[in-house]
Amino acid sequence: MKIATWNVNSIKIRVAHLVEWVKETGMDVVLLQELKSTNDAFPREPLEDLGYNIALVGQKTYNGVGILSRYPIDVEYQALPGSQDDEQARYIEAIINRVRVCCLYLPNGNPIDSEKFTYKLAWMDRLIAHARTLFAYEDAVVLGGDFNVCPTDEDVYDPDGFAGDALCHPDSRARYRSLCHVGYTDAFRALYPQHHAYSFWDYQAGCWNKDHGLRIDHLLLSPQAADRLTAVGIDKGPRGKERPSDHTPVWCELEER
DNA sequence: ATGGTAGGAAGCCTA
Repeated sequence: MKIATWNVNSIKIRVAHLVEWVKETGMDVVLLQELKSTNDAFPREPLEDLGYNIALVGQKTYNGVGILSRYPIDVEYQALPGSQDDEQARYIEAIINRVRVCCLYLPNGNPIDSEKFTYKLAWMDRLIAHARTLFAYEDAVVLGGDFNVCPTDEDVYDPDGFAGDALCHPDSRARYRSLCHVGYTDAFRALYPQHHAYSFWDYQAGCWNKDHGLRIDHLLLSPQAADRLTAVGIDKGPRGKERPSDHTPVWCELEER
């Protein structure tokens, strides 16, 4: 079972890239972030024609998450539990082929002296709490998405320059570690412990050409999922295309059980 | 070199 996460930065602009990529890779499940689309405006047909089921939590202009799956999708949550009044479309969770798949778009949090950063940290606290609840079920769980956190200095091209950024801030990293310490495994790091690799390159200042990137898109696995991990990758192909997203897909493969 | 680019919406905000 091949599962990917990809922040597409507008599904309307990127649908052709997405169609091409899933054809090329035969991905079974794709977690999507930054759709920037309402559910009604989502271009379903080209993906349904390829045999994908689609579950969406869309929103106009900003955010928006969704799941594509060759298997049936049983939606469990359409918002991250723990807040009554979170208006931002950043979370969808479903059971797919007996795996609990959680698609998240964690708040960016910049600038750090604003309410955006406190919102990010509070959102991470809710995520940790929910991840603990899920952990206790002892199911295969995949927490995947745009975490907007570089876990360590190995995951950013300029650690000193980003030291005060919300993506590398000690408070963001501490919460990311707490999430892992619940018992989740970073799929990429599990198989590539020493590897510099990025999943995001800013559009500005020629970052892509200079390989000035950050690794902020992650797949975190519960023990029951991690035990089935056979392969993981960051596919830089889509980032090099014409009019790309600023993120590229991260994927993993779980052995069928 | 304190900018730069991209997307969506409306004449700025988010990333």
